[in-house]
Amino acid sequence: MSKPDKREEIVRASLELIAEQGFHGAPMAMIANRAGVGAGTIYRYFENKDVLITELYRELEERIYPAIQERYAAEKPIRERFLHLSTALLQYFIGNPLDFRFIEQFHNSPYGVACRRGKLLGEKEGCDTFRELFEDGITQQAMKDLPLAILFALAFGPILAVARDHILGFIVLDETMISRTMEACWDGVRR
Amino acid sequence: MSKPDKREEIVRASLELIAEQGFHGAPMAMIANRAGVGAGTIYRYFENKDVLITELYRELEERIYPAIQERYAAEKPIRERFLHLSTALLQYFIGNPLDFRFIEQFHNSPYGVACRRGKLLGEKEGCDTFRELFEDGITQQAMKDLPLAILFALAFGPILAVARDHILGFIVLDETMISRTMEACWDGVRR
DNA sequence: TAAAAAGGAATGAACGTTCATTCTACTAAT
DNA sequence: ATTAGTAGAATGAACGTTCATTCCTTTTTA
Repeated sequence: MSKPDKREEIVRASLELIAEQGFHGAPMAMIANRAGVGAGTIYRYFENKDVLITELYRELEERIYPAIQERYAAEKPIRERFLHLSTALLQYFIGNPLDFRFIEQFHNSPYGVACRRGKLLGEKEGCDTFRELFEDGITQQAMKDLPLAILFALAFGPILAVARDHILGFIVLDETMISRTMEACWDGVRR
Repeated sequence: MSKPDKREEIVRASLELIAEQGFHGAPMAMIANRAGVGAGTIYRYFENKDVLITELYRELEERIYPAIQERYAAEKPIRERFLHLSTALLQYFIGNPLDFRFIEQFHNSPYGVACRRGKLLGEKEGCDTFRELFEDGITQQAMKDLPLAILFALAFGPILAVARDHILGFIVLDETMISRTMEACWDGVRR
């Protein structure tokens, strides 16, 4: 097993365990065990558990942004751009349930608040595409003239909720149901 | 201090600590300390920590349901009923931030999944008012003909998100902003 | 004064982290 | 080509801490 392999195994094992069992159900010993490495080895790659978790979150973000921006056309009408981005995001979550579960856990933890703070008040690249879309939407009078945070809530709130329900098996979202749900989200934000 | 007082103090202290610091930041010793009782005393009222937490959640539910149903008129039009209920819910959360923070923590924990499962698939009274409203809304063709879980997501998703943003201080929701936000939610679910 | 309630030190399990040791792969010397 | 030496990666038992829970003593109540 080559050097970067171990790091990768540790990250993968952490994602699996935390997504499936929550932070409580993922002690370092268990992560080490599932990764097939010694407990001490983790500390050769990550200073401590916090750093491991924060790093994992960062890596997930970097997988998501390109995924939703694929085939995104910034010159199309607001409505199409919104439906493209939000549908792509929901589909990413459905296609990568471990990523979704981990991100949810992360957001609802002490780590998450600092992160939210940065996202809403600060610079933080990545969500920029959504922010630009909403700012354009307001300027072009295609969307309701509400504070950005509220538009985010109207769009992301339902997306996260249906993704959770689907992944936990409470509902089944097929292609057309996804599309109808995202149309409903658009009704929420559109003027 | 009379007998039921101690129990009440324990529940209050648990709510405060868990809402402010999360489950991690609320060890039994600290709860006992803030409640002004001995650590062992808690176990005279609650079998263990799980029972304490579950019981606390149950009590919060019982405070919320009456609060949102006050002055609710089941014979009014769907739109008015929806705006009444959702506005009342958001206002309850804003007025009782500790309750809100605790409920959020609870939902995003092992406890929460079982609870969700019961809410969506099962009988469980309490959310009945919302369920009836949505079923009426679909029948009367005032709301989109989507699965109940998705209508719930479209309505509650944004409510929870804006409540969180307000309580964490990212936005300020005054009377009119609340009203405009709930109108936007209605646009999401209405036909 | 007997019984119930309250208190808080004691207990043991679980956890994150450390560190002395072992293993591995590569280089230098013969 | 073989051996000896070395650096750093990997290991996992051991440590100290934290926490829920228990248990025995003290206080209050009836």
